[in-house]
Parts: sequence; structure tokens; C-alpha cells
Amino acid sequence: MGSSRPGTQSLQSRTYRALRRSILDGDFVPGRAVTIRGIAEDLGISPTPVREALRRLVAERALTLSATGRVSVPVMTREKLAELVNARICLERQAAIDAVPGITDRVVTRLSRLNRSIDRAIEAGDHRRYLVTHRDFHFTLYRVGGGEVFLPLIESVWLQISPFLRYTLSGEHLSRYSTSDRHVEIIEALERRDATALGFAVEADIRHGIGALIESDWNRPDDTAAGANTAGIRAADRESG
Amino acid sequence: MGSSRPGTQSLQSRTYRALRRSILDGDFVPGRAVTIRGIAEDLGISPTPVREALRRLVAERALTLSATGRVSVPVMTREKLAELVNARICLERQAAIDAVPGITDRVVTRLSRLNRSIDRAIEAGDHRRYLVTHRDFHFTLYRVGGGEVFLPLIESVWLQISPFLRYTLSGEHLSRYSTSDRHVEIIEALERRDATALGFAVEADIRHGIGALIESDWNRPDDTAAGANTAGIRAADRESG
DNA sequence: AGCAATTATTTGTGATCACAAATTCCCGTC
DNA sequence: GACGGGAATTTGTGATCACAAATAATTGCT
Repeated sequence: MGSSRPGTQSLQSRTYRALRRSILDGDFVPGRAVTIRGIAEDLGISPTPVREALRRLVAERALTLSATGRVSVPVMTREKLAELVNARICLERQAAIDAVPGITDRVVTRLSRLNRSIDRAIEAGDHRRYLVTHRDFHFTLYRVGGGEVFLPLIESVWLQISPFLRYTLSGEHLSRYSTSDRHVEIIEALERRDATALGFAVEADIRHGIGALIESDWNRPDDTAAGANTAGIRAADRESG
Repeated sequence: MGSSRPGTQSLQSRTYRALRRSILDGDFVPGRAVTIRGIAEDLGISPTPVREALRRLVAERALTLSATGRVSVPVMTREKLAELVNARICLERQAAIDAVPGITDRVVTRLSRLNRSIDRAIEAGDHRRYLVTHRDFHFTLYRVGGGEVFLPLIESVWLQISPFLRYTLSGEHLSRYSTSDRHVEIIEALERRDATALGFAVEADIRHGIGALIESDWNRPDDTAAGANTAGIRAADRESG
């Protein structure tokens, strides 16, 4: 209706996608405030669609709304991290198990290929590529069992964790806590269509990956990215969800 | 900021709460369209806060957004219901187990009292009161384990299921599928602080309650409530939650 | 210089408007 | 009577504006 071309998604939707992607890719620094007008200026649009995109992210718990209406990147606490890990295990184990009946050799091959991509990203020390491929690996698996219910729930949890993954992104952590061996367990369980083993492998992968987070010192102020949160926002390139 | 009094919440927030409550209480009929201007007129406010409240509910999957931007109450499918049940079991079993360490006798007493309220609501055939007390029972339990992570996830799932609970609300179903005996199992497990038994009791309660949904004929058009969806929206009375 | 009070700026909120797309309604035709 | 097409209405979208609260900056005082 307000959209110029028929095929074009709404401005609010594209803004949401761009912000969401920035969060998942680790461009948002925990604790920093996000302003409606700031993002609107960066994107060259009016505040209206930005406001809606931000509120949507708040609804998905990716951002928090302070008492004064200020939107900011949440600050992590030990308790919250523990809860997030529990939620990930709950949801992703079930999603993986639900995927088993729909698993084909083609999917397993694709996951293996993604796993090699992850390894390459780790070797290259490419943090962003690591995050993208790692996310792709998990969601490729969960999408098989498919559903409009589990995936949004899982995405919400990932959005809540993502801003803090930056503290595991030092080259040292990246190599020490390589997740690829756990992913191999997942792939092997898939090849055998062994739902029980798959559940354990997924749980192990999650616990292992988060281990790096718990050990790191994510409570002290950030030092790597001094830029504003809005710096990394790129226009949404795809129309897909 | 636009709020008139300091203690008053934002208009958008109160609108959201009113709509959410209406959904949870079963006032929204599946499949019916919801319009921004319609609700805005009913509440005597401008479309702006209504738009944001609706989008928030869409983000929480309580409502769906069609390709043309139309907001409507989702239509249930068998597959979706199965997924929702799985999600409820996943999340609520874990939330209940996490609550065990924080359980006090006072909480157990309160749950017993709520359970009696549920029984009275069933005897009286008071559907709304049944929904309210039943919801109160579950969330009172889950709130003990606390958390800013699990509760929103569980609430999202409940919001997705709620519009379809109307099909279990006939007096016949209400008495036949009384959940109180399952709740007794939950309370007994809590008294023994038996996390494992509690998990099974919660799962049994969920499966049992949804049994009524699966057997009922929720696919054919609605006949009980001929009124508009906006009819049941009352002003948000509390500032909480 | 350090701190408190005041001013200036920024920011979120909600209303209103214009526009285009989608929906609905109505009428004519077969 | 059912179906199709076009006008009238409804609806979502995004921009702009006014306002008040909150934050930042500045001034004045000790």
C-alpha cells in the first residue's frame, strides 16, 4: 500500500531485517543505546518504520525497552545466560529430533559442506563468516522438521544471545572452542537417523559453545568496537525471511 | 514522553495489554480480520499506538500478518497444533523443573487454592473464569523458577493456542476433560520436590488438555460468537505484566 | 577545580495527512 | 440467478508535526 513497487516489501520489514541481521552478526554492542531517529537518518527514511522495526525486535527480546522508552542492547547476566542455554537445549534438541524423519542424504551432505565452511572460517580467523556459517548449519537442520512454531522461538533465543558472542570471537577462543568436532557428532547421528544420539549431540554442542562465553570476561566494558551500533547496518539484500 | 501522567504507561503498551488479554481470554475468533482503525475507534485513540500493539502481537505470533499487511487471528492446522503441543511440553516441563529449587510451602498452598478455583469454575460452567484460573495456575508455577527468558517464550506459545481453546469450552468438554486431576499430580510432585515426577505430570497435563482440542471440530466455521473480535476488548486495568 | 542548578538539545509518543493498494459493494450482462 | 467488471470505500504505510519527558550541555556558585 505504501510500498512503491508491488514486489517490494514494506520499509518497516526491510528495516527490521537489516537490524536483525546486524544483531545476529554481532554488530551491536551490549549496553549501547539505540535511537529511532539515529537509525532513521542512517537509513535515510522517516522515524515511523524504524520505530516499528525496533519494537518488533523488542517483542522478540532482541532489544530491551527501558522504563523511559529508550531502546538498548540488553546487558547479559549470569542467570540470564544460564536460562538462555537451557532454552536453547530444550528447543533445539526437540527441533533436531523432529527433523530426523525428514532427513535426506542431500541434507546431510549440505550440512557436511557447511561444517567445512565453518572450519575454514575458523582457520581464516573470519569471525563474521564463522557466525554466519555456524548459524546456517544449525538452522538448516532445524528447518527440516520445519515449522512455524519452533523456528521463531529458537530465533528469539539466538537473537538474545548473539550480542554477547562477540566476547568469544577472539582468535584464541575461536580456535580453542572449535565447534566442528561436535558438529561431526551431529552429522554422524543424522547419518544413522539416530534421534537419541542426535539430541545428546545437539545438547553437547550448545553447552560446549557456550562454555567459551561463561569463561570470558563479558562483564567489563567493550574495547574492540568503539563505533556506534548503527555503523554496521546494511540494507536488507534479500526478500526472504 | 507523550504520556500525560508520570505513572501512566504508554498508550501503545496499554493497548497491547488489552488486546493480549482479550486473546488469552478467548475473545478473538480464529480467521477473523483485525483492523487498525477499527480497534482505534473502539478505544477512542489514534491508529498509531494500535498499529504498534498489533505488530507486537504479530511478532509474538499471537496474530498473523498477511501478504497484504492485513492482521488476522491465525487459523489452526493439525501440524501447527502438534508443534505447539511439543513446544509447550519442552518449555513448560523445563520451566517447572527449574522452579523446584524455589518451591516453598506457601507456593504449594497457593497452587492448591488455585486448583480449587479451577474446579469451581468448571462446576459453574464459567468458561472465562476457567481460562483465567487455569492460566494463573500454570504461570504461578513457572514464575517461581523466574526468568526473563522462559516466561516470554511460554507466553508466546499460549498466545498462539488461546484462540482455539474456545472449541474446548463447551460444557461437555469442560467437564469431561477436567484438568484438575492432572494438576493434583503436579501438586503432589511439588510437595515431594520431585523434579522428575513433576516433569511427567506437566507433560501429562498438557497432552491431556490438548486432547480435547484435537478431538473437537475446530476446523468448521465458528457459531458461538457472532460478534466482532473487537467486542471483548476492555481497557487494561493493571499496569503489571 | 568540583558540583549543583539551569538551559538547550535530543528523543519517544501520539495525532494527522496523503497516497496507493486492496477490499467491498453495486450494477450490468449472460 | 450466477458471474464478472468497475466505482466507492476501507485499509495499511510512511512522512510530518507538536508536545512533553529525559538526557546532555552549560553556566554559575562555592
